[in-house]
Amino acid sequence: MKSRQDNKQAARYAAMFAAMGAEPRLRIVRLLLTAHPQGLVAGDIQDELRIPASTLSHHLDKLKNQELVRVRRQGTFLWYRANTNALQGIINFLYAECCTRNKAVKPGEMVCLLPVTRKPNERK
Amino acid sequence: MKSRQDNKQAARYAAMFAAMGAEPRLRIVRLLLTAHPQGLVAGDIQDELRIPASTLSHHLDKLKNQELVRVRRQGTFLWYRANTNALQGIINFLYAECCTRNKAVKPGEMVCLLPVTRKPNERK
DNA sequence: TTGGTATTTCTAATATAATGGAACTATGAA
DNA sequence: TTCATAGTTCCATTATATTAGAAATACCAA
Repeated sequence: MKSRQDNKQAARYAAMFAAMGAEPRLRIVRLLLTAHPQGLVAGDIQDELRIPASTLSHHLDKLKNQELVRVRRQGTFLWYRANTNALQGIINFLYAECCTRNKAVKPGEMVCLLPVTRKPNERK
Repeated sequence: MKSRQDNKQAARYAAMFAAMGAEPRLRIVRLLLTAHPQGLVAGDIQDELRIPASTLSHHLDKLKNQELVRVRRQGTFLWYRANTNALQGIINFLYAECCTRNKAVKPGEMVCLLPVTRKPNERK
């Protein structure tokens, strides 16, 4: 029994995977994670990854559209930062698909710690 | 200090994300997970997802290239199954990127069990 | 063999993505 | 204002992905 929900969810996560599915963008996300939580100014990303400004801007836009990064202006600078909640969401999705939906895979054969970021004032 | 290793890894995972980053393919993976570990015959996937045979075949090929699915022939049927180890690899990659590389997100706030499947007779 | 079913490959059309120079906008400082 | 800097948007080009009908292949049964 496949719900319409599932299909919407598939579309949503497919779009997120697609956003991560390009080398320059995955590099951007990684770079932002190394600078987390402060993030980086667009120009710094450009210098680090050697991408022309307009190309970089397009990539950042795609990541932004999928909410994988967030941006905040400070004066003439735009600070980009990874949205770790979105990344956590992807992990949760994969975990759920692999291990909940499917009855054949029994939990407990391997254990690893999966931290979730939760800001102090965030409510479930 | 960014190593050549990191770049190769980025390329590898970007390709895997790209493979998951198309709605029909993500649906295929999900469907295969619901039928895990037996998997499904190509024709059954076709019937379930209403995709023309040749289109489906291309999608399966892409998933296969990234080792997200495995295939095994039985007579005239081809049985496709999800490669849960590869999916586990993606989870591990994201986990490492989010929580190891980056010093800001501290592990331990949430724990969940993450099983790995390996069938007794499965060939590498 | 012949025939039938399952699936892939061939081929080609169409659609979407990636790239980057040039022009534009936003901001702050002099 | 005017200028300089940061970054985006506009535009066009090229590259890659998606789609699917038709032809080919693989396998098995009769």
